[in-house]
Amino acid sequence: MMQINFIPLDYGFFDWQGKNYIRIIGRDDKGKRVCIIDNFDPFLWAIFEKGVSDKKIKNIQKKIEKIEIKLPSRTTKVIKTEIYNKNFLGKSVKAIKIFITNYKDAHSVADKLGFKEIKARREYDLNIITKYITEKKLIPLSWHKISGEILNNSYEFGGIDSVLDIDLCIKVEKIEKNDDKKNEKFKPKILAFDIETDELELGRGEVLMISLVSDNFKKVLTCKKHSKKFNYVEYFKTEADMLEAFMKYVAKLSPDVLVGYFSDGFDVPYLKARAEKNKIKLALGLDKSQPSFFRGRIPKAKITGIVHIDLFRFIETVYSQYLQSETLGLNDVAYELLGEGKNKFEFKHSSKLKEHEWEAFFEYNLQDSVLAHKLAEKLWPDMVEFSRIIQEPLFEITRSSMSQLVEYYIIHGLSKYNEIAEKRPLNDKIKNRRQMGKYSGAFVFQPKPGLYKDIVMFDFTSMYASVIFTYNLSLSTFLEKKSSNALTVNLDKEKVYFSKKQGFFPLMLYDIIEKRKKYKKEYKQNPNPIAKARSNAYKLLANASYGYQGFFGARYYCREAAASTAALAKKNILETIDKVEKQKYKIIYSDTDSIAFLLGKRTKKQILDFLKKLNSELPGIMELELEDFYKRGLFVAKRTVKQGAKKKYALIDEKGKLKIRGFETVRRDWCKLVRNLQNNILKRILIDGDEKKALQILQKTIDDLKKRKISRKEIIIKTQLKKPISEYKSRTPHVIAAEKMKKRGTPVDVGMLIEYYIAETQGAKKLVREKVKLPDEKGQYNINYYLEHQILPAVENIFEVFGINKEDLFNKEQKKLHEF
DNA sequence: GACTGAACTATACC
DNA sequence: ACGGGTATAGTTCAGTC
Repeated sequence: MMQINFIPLDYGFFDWQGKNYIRIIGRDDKGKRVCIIDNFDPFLWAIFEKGVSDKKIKNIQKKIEKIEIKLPSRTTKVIKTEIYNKNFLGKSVKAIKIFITNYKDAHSVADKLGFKEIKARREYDLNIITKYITEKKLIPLSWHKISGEILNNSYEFGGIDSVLDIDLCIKVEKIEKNDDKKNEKFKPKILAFDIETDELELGRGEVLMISLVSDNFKKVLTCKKHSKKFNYVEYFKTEADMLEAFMKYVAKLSPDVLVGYFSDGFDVPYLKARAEKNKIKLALGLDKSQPSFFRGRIPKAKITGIVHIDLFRFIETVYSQYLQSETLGLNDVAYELLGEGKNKFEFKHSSKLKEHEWEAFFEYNLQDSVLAHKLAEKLWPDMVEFSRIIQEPLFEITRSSMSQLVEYYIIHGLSKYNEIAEKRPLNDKIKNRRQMGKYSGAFVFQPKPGLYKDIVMFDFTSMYASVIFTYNLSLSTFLEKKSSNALTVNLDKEKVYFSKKQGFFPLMLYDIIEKRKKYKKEYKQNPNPIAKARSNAYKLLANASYGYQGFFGARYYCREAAASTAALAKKNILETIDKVEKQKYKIIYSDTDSIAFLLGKRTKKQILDFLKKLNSELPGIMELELEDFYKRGLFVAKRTVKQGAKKKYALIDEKGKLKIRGFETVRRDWCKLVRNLQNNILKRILIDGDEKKALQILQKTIDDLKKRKISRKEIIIKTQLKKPISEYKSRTPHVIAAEKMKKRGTPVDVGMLIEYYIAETQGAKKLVREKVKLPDEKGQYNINYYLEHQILPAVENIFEVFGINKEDLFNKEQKKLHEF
């Protein structure tokens, strides 16, 4: 027997003699790589109808215990069964826990439970690792004390310990939390990698080079050119040799995590395809296994024993909403998060590269890994906190959608409520749910165009989450019929009812909100990455929970709860607006959970007192907070009709910081020229309230445009291709540009940002698409188009606020313009 | 062929 | 298919005269 301190990183399972075992790889506190093997009897539940007699239950139990699934390769048997009083969707039920030898056949076992006394079968559709963690509480990335027997070249489990490249292998006897090490940081060995190829299609061309970056380690492996200039470049005669060296380095460096950027979608599958071509195995796993791929929108590439993280996927779901970069490509994201981008390099087919270009190529390849490595270190606290809070392995956390993250959080929290998990909806159910129309959502106040001074902004903290808890809105509290003491919610066309008996989902949200508050406060008192990551993780979970209940793919989908959440949030904000107005404040704007009004002659102290009073009158845990005071704010009219535009405004706070929403400035599908111009105009107007200076800026740009002084870069329009070209019903400019690209042989993929500009053309071309040219296509920009369709729409409504109309801006002589 | 409203499309806000 | 609804706005498309 032996005891170690252990931190779990990678979870997997295997079969041995027809039975499932769980294999977890992690580190001990001395940095040794450890594998622990745990016995686990997976199970599913059968829930009995109400009022089934004990005798009948015993009878069924006996029949269930005899169930066998016979397959050519294995026979799955019921190990044992146990009867429990459980909860299912908030109601107490009698249920039978059915332990089976092989979880792969859980579905088949469930199919054999067609007794009329059994009303539901559950938890056969969870993955075995999720189940294991909920049962044994071996929380990812948390320290545990593991006791057990050391396996040393034993034949147990088919000699797994000798196959794995590890320092120690333990057969688990006991798992305990290790609270002494609760706050001890774990520094992982991170290895970043990136490949370069001639072709983008998987496996079509050779891998030209592979870069590897870790702490104090930099390498570029290549099978193409010797480099005298860089000592980090290592040359191999063949692609196969290079791939072998890559595996050798990964094994030697022994990383806990291997990170790439879009490596699920490109690098790993490409490497595997090339290995196959070369008739070698891409043996990256600690057991020399090849990466395995799991189905999904983008396949998930798993490497045994090493956590492969595709940073792009984690950033896409968890970080993108906080980023303002135009794309989620490595360059843009790295610039924003690290202040450093990719190297510039002009791609050519490798056969056409000159000596010095190869050198630039090596550097380019290395830099990608450098960035991936830095990003991984920066995002590590976030990944860890998500993994700990949601209790799923890093591999899953970094690849899950928001709804999956919420769902995992729920599932791992169910044991506290003695709940059996609801099943995943089947295809026909999903279809039905998707066919349901939309329900009414948030309230948005129609602003009056104008430049306002001294603005107060209040907003509700985690509004929807606090509504869900306050009113107890969830699937398990939803009532089909009205009952005494139920809450009635008026929706668009119907009334729906919710029980007042506390539901587990709203309670979980209460916990999330409280923890979010706690860690936010902790971060304010002592700013550190961990508190920030924690607070952020809880904030995200709180925000996503409302969408989760309205999401057709959710286990705990409840349209009525989602619609009621929106309706009650709306009711509360309208009532609050009413109270603000009753105090003679002038409301200027409101969107979903925020209210903006004029300070007027009141003091800040009065505002804060008023806020306190409002809070004392709010129901449940709903809470209004001061978002900020703003010095000035600009609201404009819509282009079509003469009324204020919603979701479009610019504010400046007392420190001079701008908050611009909805304007073309923040839209990536407008050209840089217009975005910068509008931004400068807004800045001038907000900083000193002077529209005349702003007008001069505009005039200068118009002059430059007319004199053709504007660079090509400035007038490029970028629009995302959201589906395959053939699926477009409307042939819009960006579709035409995409077609042009395809014609010339540039790869065009769904999701790409298509770049083009509008050029002067011969003859009377009416449609915009007839003037589309690609960025490097010869031509002159179309002055009239950029004037009428880009600059004018972006500035017209701003100047209109000051009584300067379109004619004043464009049609009058320049002299007149200077008079303003 | 010019005009007009609807449809399609992309993107933002919260 | 992989959170929800609300909102603006440009361009094309299809119908009218």
